[in-house]
Amino acid sequence: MSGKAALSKEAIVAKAVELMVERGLAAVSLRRIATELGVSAPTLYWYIANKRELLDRVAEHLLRSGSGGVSPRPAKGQPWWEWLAARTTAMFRMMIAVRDAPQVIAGNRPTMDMLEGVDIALGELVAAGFSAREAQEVFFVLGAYVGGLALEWQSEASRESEGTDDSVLHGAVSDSDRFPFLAAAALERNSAMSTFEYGLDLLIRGLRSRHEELVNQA
Amino acid sequence: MSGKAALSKEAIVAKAVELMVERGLAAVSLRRIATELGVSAPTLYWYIANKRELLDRVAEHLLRSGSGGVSPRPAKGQPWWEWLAARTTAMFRMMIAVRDAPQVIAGNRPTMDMLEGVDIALGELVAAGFSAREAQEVFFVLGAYVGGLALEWQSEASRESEGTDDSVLHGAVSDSDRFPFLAAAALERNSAMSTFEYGLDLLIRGLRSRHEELVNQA
DNA sequence: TCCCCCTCTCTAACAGTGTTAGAGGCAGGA
DNA sequence: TCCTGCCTCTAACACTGTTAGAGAGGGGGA
Repeated sequence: MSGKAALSKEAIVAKAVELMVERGLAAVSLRRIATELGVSAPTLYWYIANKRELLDRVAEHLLRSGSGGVSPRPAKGQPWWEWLAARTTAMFRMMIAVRDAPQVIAGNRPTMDMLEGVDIALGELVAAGFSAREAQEVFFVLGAYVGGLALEWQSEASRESEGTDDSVLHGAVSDSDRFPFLAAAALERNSAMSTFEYGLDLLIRGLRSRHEELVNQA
Repeated sequence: MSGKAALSKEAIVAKAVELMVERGLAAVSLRRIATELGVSAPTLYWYIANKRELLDRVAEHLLRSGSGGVSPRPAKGQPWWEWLAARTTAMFRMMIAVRDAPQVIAGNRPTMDMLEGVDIALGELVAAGFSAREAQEVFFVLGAYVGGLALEWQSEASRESEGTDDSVLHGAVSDSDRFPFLAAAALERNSAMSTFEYGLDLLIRGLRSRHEELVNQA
């Protein structure tokens, strides 16, 4: 119970997340985690199998904290598509809030206790009229969209912060003879959030259109 | 003109791509590239600034080869959405064909001569009735979707090939009491391509719906 | 012819990475 | 007392990207 907290897998993951948020994924090294925890690097291997497992746990941690405030079911009277949009938006918010989150989370298989939430969500779409398989694909697609956009937006941001702003786009804008449409588009800079919402709107529209198709068939 | 090809930036990039395709991104190290080229590692620094620049060139190379067979404009009489879908599909095909391509390409700013193609494509959507800004966002969204799905699908594939098949899903399927909907969904395994096409269909539906909205407003 | 400069390649080294082998301290139970 | 586990350590391996600085070799000017 002194100042030195007992070492544990959770403590290690927590420190890794802390380092990632503050200094980026590149700063998350086993040696740094260890020294910050007042321990030598190989000691970590008593708790984790390897770095990959550590990063998996980190991803899990982020996902759990990201979907924290969102209710797994739609509110009373709330249409399924609004609930779905809210869920997806919450995920995206977390993704762009935590530095390098997309890279860590990409391709991370859900853990057993995460599946519970997934299953409930699937059930909602099934209740709305989708097949279980199609519902699963919907979540796959939404997840891919969120992850892809967050990844793209973030690596662009880190590139700017590193000062390596080649910024080919600036050149293109001034060259409005060669690239008239790019020049026109670049006049109005779009934020990550607005782009996200635009794409989400497209997906939801598509989903509702598909849903109507299903209902009419039945 | 002997067997030893003259060293050049292009040769280095080509070797990097070759290594990546055959052995994955992790195998692309400067030392390996150098020794395979019959040269010492620091020599590469005469041609490239650092590894990041090398990977940027690799990404450029992949993008160019990926959009190779696709015409930048729709065929005569081909509706814009079909042309857009074909373009996007070609991109996705390349992404899943080349190992680790998504990670390298993600967040890569387009080069000057790539912009030409982008500008033409934007022009097509503008001709269809979208504003330049909205057209730009459409390409952003499609790119994010393609990249995100490819990334997810690939890291899953590499996880399986490494034998680390924790496969939480298998456990969930058997546990059909706790996770009824997951169990139902997992009965029919969906391929990467079919999931991609499903999501693309959603996006195109959304886009056409949005397009009608625009036309009616005008 | 000599010399210098420029292009290119080298070796040696630095600081860092994930990871393993193996020794040892320190507790609790027999 | 001894033994057996849990936990932590140092040393080391095989890598990584990257920099400093030396030097070979050819072309052009004095």
